[in-house]
Amino acid sequence: MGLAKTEIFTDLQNEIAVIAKAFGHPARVAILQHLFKMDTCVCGDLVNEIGLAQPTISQHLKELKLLGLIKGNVEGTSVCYCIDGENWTKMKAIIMQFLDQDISKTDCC
Amino acid sequence: MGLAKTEIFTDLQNEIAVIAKAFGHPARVAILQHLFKMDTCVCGDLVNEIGLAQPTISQHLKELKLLGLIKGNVEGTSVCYCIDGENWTKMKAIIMQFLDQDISKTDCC
DNA sequence: TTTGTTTATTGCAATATTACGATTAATAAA
DNA sequence: TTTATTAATCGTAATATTGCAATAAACAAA
Repeated sequence: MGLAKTEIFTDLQNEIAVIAKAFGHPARVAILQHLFKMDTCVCGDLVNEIGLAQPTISQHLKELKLLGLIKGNVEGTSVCYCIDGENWTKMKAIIMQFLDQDISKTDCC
Repeated sequence: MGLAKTEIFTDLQNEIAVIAKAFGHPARVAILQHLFKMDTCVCGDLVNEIGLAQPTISQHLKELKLLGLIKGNVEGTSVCYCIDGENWTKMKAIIMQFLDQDISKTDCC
């Protein structure tokens, strides 16, 4: 039905999924990479860097902000975005822990 | 339009997004966790463990298999799934590298 | 105030995803 | 062969996502 049955999963499972979903679109990956690469905070030139229309970028930024991965700061008419270091570290840890499970056992298939 | 403009992004950006998308649903997270937890390969009891219908689980398994994260082995009437260790390690590395960018700079927002 | 610049929001179309009932396919067992 | 068991596939409904044109909102500068 296009709607995930979140209630049958653990909080952690849902949390991992929500975070992963944020990384699940190349535009958002590109935005995050760009915010990392730049020393200074980039603002709306993301629209120029990435080849998507301004409303589309704005929408992706909104999602990332809502999740807490980035922060936005109004500076005059433009908005300066950057990684939210604290939250990034937290979410990184959650994903890393999930990815870092042991596969010591020899493949059984 | 519901369709990502993959052609304007780098291969790596698209790759990260595709892998992350696989983790972007709690059912697939649960399946992977279960396959890791079990010493032996679990098969269709994933349907019982997770509270989703058999066709739904089968569909999620298909996605994970298509991406290469898991392997399936027919054993009589049932199918035995397990993590594809080699691919898992590869994809883990890709995601880890993406997550592990430095946020040494003080927040600018 | 008017004008320009930048970003957010709205509304909508196209496509994707999720979920499952019904069915099929494949194999094992009787 | 018939029957049971298990998993895949098909078809479909409901919802989500992506993208953008048009517009609005917010602010700076003239």
